[in-house]
Amino acid sequence: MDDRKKSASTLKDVANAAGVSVGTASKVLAGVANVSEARRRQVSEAARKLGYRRNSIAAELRSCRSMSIGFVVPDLTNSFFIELVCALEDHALECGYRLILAHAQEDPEREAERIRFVLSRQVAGMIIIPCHGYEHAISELRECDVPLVMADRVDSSFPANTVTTDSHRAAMDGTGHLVALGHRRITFIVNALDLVNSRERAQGYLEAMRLAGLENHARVVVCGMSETESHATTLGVLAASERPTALFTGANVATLGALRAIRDAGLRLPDDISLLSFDDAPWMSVLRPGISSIHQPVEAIGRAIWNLLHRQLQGESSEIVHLRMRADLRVRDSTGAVRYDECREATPVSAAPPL
Amino acid sequence: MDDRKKSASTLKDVANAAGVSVGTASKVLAGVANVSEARRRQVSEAARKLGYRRNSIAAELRSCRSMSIGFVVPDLTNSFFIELVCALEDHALECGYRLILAHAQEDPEREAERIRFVLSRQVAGMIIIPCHGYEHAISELRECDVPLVMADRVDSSFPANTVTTDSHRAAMDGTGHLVALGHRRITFIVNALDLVNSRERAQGYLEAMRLAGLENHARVVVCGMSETESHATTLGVLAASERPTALFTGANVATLGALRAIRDAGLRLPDDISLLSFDDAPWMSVLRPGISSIHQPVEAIGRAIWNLLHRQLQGESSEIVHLRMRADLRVRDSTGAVRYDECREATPVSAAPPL
DNA sequence: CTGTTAGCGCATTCAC
DNA sequence: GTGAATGCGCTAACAG
Repeated sequence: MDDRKKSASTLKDVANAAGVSVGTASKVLAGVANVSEARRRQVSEAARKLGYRRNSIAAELRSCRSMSIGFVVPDLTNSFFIELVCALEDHALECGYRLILAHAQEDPEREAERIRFVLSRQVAGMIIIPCHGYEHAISELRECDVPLVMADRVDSSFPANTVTTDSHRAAMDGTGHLVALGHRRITFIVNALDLVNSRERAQGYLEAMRLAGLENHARVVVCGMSETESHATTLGVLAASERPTALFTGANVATLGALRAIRDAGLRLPDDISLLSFDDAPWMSVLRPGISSIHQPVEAIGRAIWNLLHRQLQGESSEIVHLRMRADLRVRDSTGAVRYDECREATPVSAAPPL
Repeated sequence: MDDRKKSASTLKDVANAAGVSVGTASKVLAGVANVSEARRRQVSEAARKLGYRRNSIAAELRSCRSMSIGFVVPDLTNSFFIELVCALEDHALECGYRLILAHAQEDPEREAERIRFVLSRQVAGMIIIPCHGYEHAISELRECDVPLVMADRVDSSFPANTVTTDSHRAAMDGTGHLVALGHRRITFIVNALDLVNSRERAQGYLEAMRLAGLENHARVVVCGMSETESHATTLGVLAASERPTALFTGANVATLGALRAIRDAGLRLPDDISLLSFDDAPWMSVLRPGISSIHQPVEAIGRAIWNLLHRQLQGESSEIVHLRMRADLRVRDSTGAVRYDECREATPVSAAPPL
């Protein structure tokens, strides 16, 4: 039962109306040469009059070539990903490609479904930022040889091109900043440790703490993927007997939850507690106190992803590359020197490990 | 030159491997009845082994039916739209549809291109939140009878289903709140007046000012679509001789810019100046002071949009409906009572117009 | 230059 | 139940 849309004129309609063959009509509508100016005009005119719109589904099917790129994003709520979307859209557009956005909402099952969906639309290439482990994603991609770039939440052991931020180093930098401010009891609040980059961040934090001789004060708290959870978790952290003098949140959602908790606990930034956020966002620099944060080089990451993908799209080099970008620390007002009394309290006489 | 992907097994391959006809294979893969259990198993097994993935481009072309909905969004930076995306995605998924997101980035030209793109992908329906005037959008949709719902930046004169927030009323409520706090010099900062809803917001503000007898103090300032512009504009407003005691920003970007300006001007919220934001965002309630805002009922709007669209998808009723939702005021800390000295200064003896 | 033709991968009759 | 056959709308040879 072919119950398709009423009409929606087709190429044949246009050809008929213009008194030419479909082949000719196809050519002029595709902008290919080898058509006389007269016929060109006839066809364009007919197309305009009929309100012709190319059925690119059919065109792609026939030509076995698609100009769309699937982009699977884990969380549109995170401004880092949004900025990446914008950057990639621009690059893709410049090369004549279109982005097909697929939102996984931090849900591995949905992510698998999204990947399947995008793939079934015969995209020319894929960009994936996986949620949780990337096993789901990878298993969805089995024996599929579309050009692929994975980003952000992957590591160099991944068997495809990857672009990531050096989270380990960034977390060390961030921790170092807090330590330099005199903080000892620094708690790292992370959404989930099965996110590769979150894990790296936590490890970077731990290493920096160790290097500062503060392993006894190191504390990593896992708070889940939602703001509600991270809020509750942070509230717990703040209520503990030896409250930390600084919080280092491992990602955007955690920052939101932590800030709300700090507010609810009646604490002031940075006087009562310092906060450093991994992941920057526009609003962080707009209020007072501004939130100190670690800013990932979105532009560079986007460009790198696109370059890697484009190279494959062009059929050049299939050598696997792992790019690692450097994030920078943006010190604002939410991180301050520890207060003397806190400091005392925070440095048990017993614990003073070497280095 | 058919240079398509190496292989990517097709239905025919599966049928061959299973020793059945494509017709049969198609049926079992589509889950249609009338296939013996034995063959069903053979086919599924073959498909699994070959890593078969349906080419939905081909399927849609053949069946003249698509299960995707195009959603054209003006600005992914705005959390209101993001939340709408999430809500709509859920609703669509529930009904077996998939959303194809198209980002217009507040650029009418790009919007037109996005609409064309989505349409050429033969979507079953469209949801559009236009940028600037909706003429671009509408002209792109000419003689196209896909089910359509327009939202947010449209008015009831639009010849299609619409779902909007009662911006006029919401702006009146917001202005009323500020007036009740004793403010007189309230400036409304709006991105652009060619956005239908922004215009309504400005008008609501103006009417409320008039009703309060404050038309002499009413001032609408247009600040452009970027944070940079709104920042600069607000800085100008704050530097003026008779600085307003309250700012009412007409949308998210404007709020961001205004906040940065307030910060740069060294003013404190709400002591030195009050700020009310049209459009809520998660971060607004997380810091101190929390930003008072007007919150649109995203969930309800999303549901309404989907219902309207789904009704058309089902072929029911083609009667045009205009739904209008009510926003609510979320008073937080950024709006406070005007200080006495400011108040005096703000009420010229001469001006006390009737009602 | 232009028209004719043969499919792209699949869903769907329609005989058997 | 099952298989063969027929296009969906379009592009890309190919022959004229």
